[in-house]
Amino acid sequence: MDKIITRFPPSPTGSLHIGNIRTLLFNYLFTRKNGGEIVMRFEDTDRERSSKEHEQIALDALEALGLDFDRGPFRQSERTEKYINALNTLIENGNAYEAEESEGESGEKVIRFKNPNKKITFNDIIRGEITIDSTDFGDFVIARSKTNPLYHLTVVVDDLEMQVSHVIRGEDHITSTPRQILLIEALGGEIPHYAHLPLIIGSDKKKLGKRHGAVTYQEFEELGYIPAGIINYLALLGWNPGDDREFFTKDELIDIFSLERVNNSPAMFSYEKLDAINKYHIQKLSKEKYKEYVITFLEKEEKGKELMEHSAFDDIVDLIIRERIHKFSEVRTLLHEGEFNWLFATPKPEIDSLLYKDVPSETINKHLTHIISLIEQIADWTPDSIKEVIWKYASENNVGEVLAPMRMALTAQKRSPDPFTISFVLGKEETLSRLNHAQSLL
RNA sequence: GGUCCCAUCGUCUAACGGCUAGGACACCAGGUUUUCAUCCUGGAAAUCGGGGUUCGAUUCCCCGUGGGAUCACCA
Repeated sequence: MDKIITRFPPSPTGSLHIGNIRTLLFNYLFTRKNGGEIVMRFEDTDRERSSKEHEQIALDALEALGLDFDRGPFRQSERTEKYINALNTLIENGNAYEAEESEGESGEKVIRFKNPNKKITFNDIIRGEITIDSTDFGDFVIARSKTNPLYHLTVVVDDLEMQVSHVIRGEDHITSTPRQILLIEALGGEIPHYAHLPLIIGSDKKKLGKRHGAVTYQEFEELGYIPAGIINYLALLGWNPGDDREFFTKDELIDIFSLERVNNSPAMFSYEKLDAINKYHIQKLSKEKYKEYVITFLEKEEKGKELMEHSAFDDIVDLIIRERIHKFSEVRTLLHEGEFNWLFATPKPEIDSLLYKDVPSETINKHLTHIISLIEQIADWTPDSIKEVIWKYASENNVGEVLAPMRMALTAQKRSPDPFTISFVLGKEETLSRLNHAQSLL
């Protein structure tokens, strides 16, 4: 057992959960770091709840996240013969027997494993030695009938046949590990290495689930978190590099990951921290890629389309959106909260709002007049040159007294981006028109 | 309840048995170019309790307490 082989074994009974993804990620990092092989397999022995749709959703998520595997995907529902063979072997050797009548399959009998009732000890890579007395769970059921195997049997048969060397999974599997070890022993197989990861919990300290908000990959995707951000954040839940670094790409993680640095207490999921890490990664996106993401979140609504079609859209993205959001769904929030209202409609500022503190309106009027003449002279229409010219004038007088009325004249909004960016986006003509209008009110 | 796992700021976490227990997120205050945002600086904030072992415990051991997982013909 020198080659490292791990497995991705989701059961396609729902969308890929963030906890599953973290487990998959740790399997992935460990395997890629050590030059091993990853086997993908769907554990769909529960035919009632499994579906092909869920399989595809899981595969799509893995692909989006860049978590590739080397073999598979296999489907347990297509491997029944192997399980039946194992079942027969167990029965022949006296390790299993037919017991009471099956609930699910009338006329059939369930198969129980003959428990030797002994203490099982295994060495967990993360937690050390764990001992559990198998007497606790008696002769457990391993198949609904001679032809319908259950989870513990299928896992063991597959792991053995696929030569899985490391079973890396959630802490919730610790207590079922002894059953699987018993089955492996009865089948004459080699016991793999085990590593049980700490659980991801919600704010109520319970295993993360639907009641905690977004938990599936698709939900995170819809919120505008990107793969690089999700992977970076998830890697930090239960693992750390041993120093103060916090931002990593997937490749960097592969380089420094080790199961030895996985810790053993549960980690609470924090959307705030995810936001911070995601922000870092979306900032690193190229202009083009960033714009693509913004567009996918904008194009679903009327106002969003209008924004997209604006001639200065590229600059709006770079200058206004980029520094303000943590995840792309927030562009819609900006839109709904009126961040761009000044762009869609000519503002109608109240006279009072144009005034600044108790500065007399004559002074404000003088400033606006001067700003107008300065702007008329600007040949090179860029945010920087607008800023340079206006800022010079403002700082020679009173910064607030010049800039605040200018911003109100252009937007009539209490909150907005700075007046230089706004002027630039609006264009020289529109800027002058709005300034003239405001000036005429005073 | 039985069994098993776990225990450092609110949260994620660091600290060969040895500096004033470090960093990040969030929070608060101040500053930068008016508002929002960004950015910068600073601040508050933790070793669950009790016993041991030791010259010295966050760290090792025991007990307690607390939290969690699991006890299916689900996976």
